[in-house]
Order: sequence, then structure tokens, then C-alpha cells
Amino acid sequence: MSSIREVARLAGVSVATVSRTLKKPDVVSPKTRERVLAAVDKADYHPNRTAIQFRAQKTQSLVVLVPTIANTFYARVISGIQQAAQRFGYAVLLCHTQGDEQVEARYAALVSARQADGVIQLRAHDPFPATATSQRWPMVNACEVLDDPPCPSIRLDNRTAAREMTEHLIALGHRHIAMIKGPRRSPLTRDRADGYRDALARAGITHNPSWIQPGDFTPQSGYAGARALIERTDRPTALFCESDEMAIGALHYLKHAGLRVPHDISLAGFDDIEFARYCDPPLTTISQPAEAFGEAAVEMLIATIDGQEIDTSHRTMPHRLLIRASTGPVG
Amino acid sequence: MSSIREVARLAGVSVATVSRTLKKPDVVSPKTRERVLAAVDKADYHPNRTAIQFRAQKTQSLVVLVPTIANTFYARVISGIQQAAQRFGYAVLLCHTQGDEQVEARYAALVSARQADGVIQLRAHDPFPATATSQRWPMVNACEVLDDPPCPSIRLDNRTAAREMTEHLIALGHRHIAMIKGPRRSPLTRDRADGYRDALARAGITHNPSWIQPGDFTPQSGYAGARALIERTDRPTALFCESDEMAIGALHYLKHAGLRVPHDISLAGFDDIEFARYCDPPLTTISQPAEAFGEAAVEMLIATIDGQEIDTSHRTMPHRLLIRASTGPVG
DNA sequence: TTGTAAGCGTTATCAG
DNA sequence: CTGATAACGCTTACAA
Repeated sequence: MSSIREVARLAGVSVATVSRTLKKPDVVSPKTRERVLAAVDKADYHPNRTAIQFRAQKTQSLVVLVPTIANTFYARVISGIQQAAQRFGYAVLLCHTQGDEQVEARYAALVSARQADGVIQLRAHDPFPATATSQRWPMVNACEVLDDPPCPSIRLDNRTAAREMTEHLIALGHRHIAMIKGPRRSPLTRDRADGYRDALARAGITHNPSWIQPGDFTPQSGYAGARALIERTDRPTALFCESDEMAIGALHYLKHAGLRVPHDISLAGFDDIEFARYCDPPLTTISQPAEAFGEAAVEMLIATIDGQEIDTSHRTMPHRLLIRASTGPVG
Repeated sequence: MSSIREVARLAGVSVATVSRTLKKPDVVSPKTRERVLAAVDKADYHPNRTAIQFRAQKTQSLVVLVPTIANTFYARVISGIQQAAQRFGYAVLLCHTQGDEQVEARYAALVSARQADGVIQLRAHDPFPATATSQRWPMVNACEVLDDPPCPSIRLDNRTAAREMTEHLIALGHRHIAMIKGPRRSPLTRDRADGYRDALARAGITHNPSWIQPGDFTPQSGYAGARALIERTDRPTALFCESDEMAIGALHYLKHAGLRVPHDISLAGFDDIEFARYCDPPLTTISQPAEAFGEAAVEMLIATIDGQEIDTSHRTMPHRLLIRASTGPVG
């Protein structure tokens, strides 16, 4: 708990000298340096970071707004954020918002209150109030991205990815392809649904809107969506879920209903979470570079904070169609 | 970016009055209050939290040391921490340490540097240097707990839980029960192995040490452990994994090897992660109140920070044996 | 009810 | 090379 004063007193120098010894050791004489360092040790001195931040008007910390940490995809993104932040000497304030706009606003306010230097928002919503007076704070939007974000963004080409997956199913002979979507208002979900429709249109397949089930990315909603689709008389031969978690829930229902995957019905997911390959059968899915999302977000945010120019202020990360055993030829 | 001074200037009052208006509005006259509030609005004033923290010598934030966020069990614990912290008005600094002691020490130092008021350590290791001079900082140890922690702790009765699971298998007629353990040096892993041996001993079953496989809680290690056990000539009839993630990996191998669960071999996990019930067959496991772990940790830490007395400085959370379909009578 | 001013710990500036 | 001092933004005695 000793402050720089205590060290100065012990070393018989001024506080300025102590500060200098610690920041630019080469500017003080070796003799002084030695005495100061000894005093630092003796006093068990740890510079007060709050004071340093206050003085520097800079906190070296970032706020991360994450809708659910319990989703393993976000867990990977956060892991990437952590790693990169660490590399740049930034701390990460993790804020679990459950997608609640009030909560997001409250946490984003940590930046306006200068407890953090910037925000990474992982959802398609601007957490700052839209008043004309308020200035823009450093922010990056990643993963679920606004259509026209007021800041740099990092996204996937969701439309193309979903189209590729649907084309994969069509190539297997499927004509009756259902989809379990994410939340209605999400641009990401809309893009994936668009890609699905693109593929159908290109193949000349009439799109049946009642084969799109809403979901919320949880296994439970996948289970419920699959049930709703299977209980119909015009049952699809393939099911494309907008997340692996939903696909896992759907798979559970399909087995429950006595259907064999992929023999009776093909199943596809999105994200390539770790458990996707441990499913029975292993899940065909779209892999996303989750950790890279986090790293890119940190890099772009810090560049913004430092006021540097960013050449590509909107980045698109690569995806990959991963064909495993849950999709097969139409039976 | 305007400070309290700017507001004071706009309102034509002193900075003290502005401060008072915001902290204890009832102590200023209605007229002044009105003027100040208008000025706050006009200036788009946000109190500088760094300055407040500096002045108060209190940051209202907590450091959380988590070995891997990618494990869904920890994700739930963190979620509980978040919720509780929010309730108490604390921010959470999430630190992903990968179990690296250097990294842990560096993050724990945020407390000695007074950037945070306390630490929650989710691993069995003291992140503070053991020098005699250094004082103790507020800390709580949860989940994976030291045998003799220098701070309040929250744990599971791992030994009893593992004994109960093993007894469940014995009650099903199993005599050849193997185990896939966690990392060698972890007290938690040792306790679970002890509980397993306790049950065997009580049932008069000779314990075969070569039926204990080491693992590291990942699905990969579960897969490898299961393979090592199944490739033996004296194959076990039941397999108890110290985590669901390992059980999921093991299940994958068992199916790969053509074994039916539980007909040919019973399989049990630990933790009850969300995917446990979506396995095929759904996993028999031990459920832990993960979110409650996090909440309790925050409560105890804040009590420590506030210097309150804590009646039970070591808490044991309840577990529950969850019998699902992956365990069955010996075939 | 309001204003003045000290002080939290650190660093940068300016003299010496 | 070193020391004195102001300043960062805020709160709180204390005085008026």
C-alpha cells in the first residue's frame, strides 16, 4: 500500500526521481537507481494503476459486450480477444449482456465514463445513445454486425456461406430443404436465410416459406424447430440450422422421432463448435475463424483508439464448408 | 469529454455544488439543482470514473482468473459471476490464463496495483507471490480449490460425488470400472479418484490402478483415454470420466470402436454441461450448480473487500447424481 | 445552501 | 542528473 512518496523517503530522493527510475532508468545515475530500486523492494511498492490511468487519461482496457458467454462460439471469440488484448497490454472488461439493450448501454457507458478506452460489440446493435450531442467513442462491431455500422466491423460473408451449404445439400439431390433460423431481427440471420433462398432460386427450386422455422441459437429451439418440421405431412429431406447448437438440439429430436441421420434426413449446422465433430453423426457445418474474429476486433479497436488510419475498416473473415457425416444423398 | 468544471461554469456554480447535485440531490436547492442538471445535459457530462476511483481508492471491479473459457462449465461459472457482480455494481475483469502461473501472477497483480479490488481464482493455485513482505489481497478460491486455501473458498464435495457415481455403477452390477482422470496435480482430480476408490473398497472390489487413465478435461483426452482402455484385453464394463467433455470424447471413441453404450459399456461424466443431455445416449453425470458457484464467489469476495466477517469462510456447494441413459446394467 | 481548498498518486515541465 | 511543483477530475471537510 505504500506510495511513491514512501519509496522516495526511503531512498532519500524526490518522488520525481523514483518515477524516472521506474520509467526511464537510463536517465538517472546508477547510484541513485540502485538506491531507489532497493527502496522499491523494501516498501513492496506497486505503482497505483488507477492513479496512472487517471493521470494519463487512458485506461488500457477494453469493454467487450457479449450476448451469451455460454455459447461456445462466443467463448472462442472471447478467447481470441483476450489473447490479442494481452499482447497489446490491454485488460478486458467482459460484459455479459444477454442481448439486453439497457445492459449494453450501461456497459458501453464505461467508455464515456472513461473507465475503458473502447468497446467491442458482438451483437448487431449500437450500444451508444443516438443523441446528436454525444460524440462517438472508439468501437468495433464483430460477429453479429449492423448493416451499416458507425464503426469498423468484422463479419462473415453469411449469405455466401449459407448459399454454399444449401448448394451442398442440393448437390446431394435434396429438393425439400428446411431451415431453422436465428432471431428475426438479426441481419446475420437474414443474410443466412437470403443465401439459402439464393441457392434454391439458382437451382430452380420453389421456396416454401413454411419450411423456415424461427429459433434463437439454443439447442432447445433447435429441438422445437425440428419437431415442428417433422410433424408436418410434407416432411423435408434436409434440415439446415443456422447454428451448431440448434443442430445438436434438432439431432436429438430427429433421433427421438426415430429418424436416421443422414439416411432419412440430412442435417447441417453453422459455426463448427467443438462438439460438432463429436456428434453422432459428426455435423456438416460452416467453420468460422472465431479466435481470429476476436483478434481482428482488438487490433482494429486499438488502431481506432490510437487514432491511426485503418485501410480496411470493414473486414470479412473467411469461412469454410466442412462436410462431415450428417449430410448425405437423398434417400 | 467535459469535466465537472465545465458543468460548473455553465451552471454558474462551484464544482462542489455540481458534485453534490449528482450525489445527494436533496442537499441542494431545487433551483440550483435544476440549473446544474440542465448544464449536465448541455455539456453531455459523464463523471470520469477513473477520477472517482482514484479519489475513492476503490475501483469497484474484480479480477477473475479462469483457466479456459472454452469449457462450458467455466462459461456458466463466469456467467454467475457476471450476474452477481452486476448486482453489486462491480465490473468484471476477465482473465484467461490457460492455467499458466506467470499469466495468473500478472493478472493478480492488477489487485496489488489497485486496478481491481479483489480476485476470484478458479484454479488450485495461489496467484500471489509468497514473499513474506507482501500483504494478502482480497481473494476467493472457487471450483478447483487449494487444499488449504489462504482465503475463503467454494468447492464441491468431489470425493463424495465421485463415490456416489461409482456406487451407482456398482449397483448396476459393474465390477470392472475404469476412470479417466483430470490433470495429475489437481486436488479436485485427486479427490474424485479417492471417491472412486472409496466406493470400490466399500464394495470389496479390488482396485486396478492401470484402469485409471490420465486426461486433461478435453474431449480429445477422453477419446485417447477410452481408446487406451478399450484396446486392452481386460476391457472394463464401465467408464467414469471426471468431466463431461472427456466423456463426450470417450463416447465418440466407443462408438467408433463399435461398442454400444450402455449395452456393451456404461459411461458416466461429471459437470452436467448443457450438451450432456444432448448426447446419444444422454449422459449420466454429476450436476454442479455452476452459476451458484460464481455468485457465491462474488458474494464472499465482496464481503472480504468490505471487511465484513464471513461466518462460513469455506462453503461446499451441493451436487446431484443425474442418472440418464448412458449407464445401465452390466451386459 | 453554497463556495473554497486540500488531497488522492503519478508524471511532465521547468529550474537548478 | 535531480528536485520542486502543477496538473489530471473528483469529493469532502470546513468555512461562510
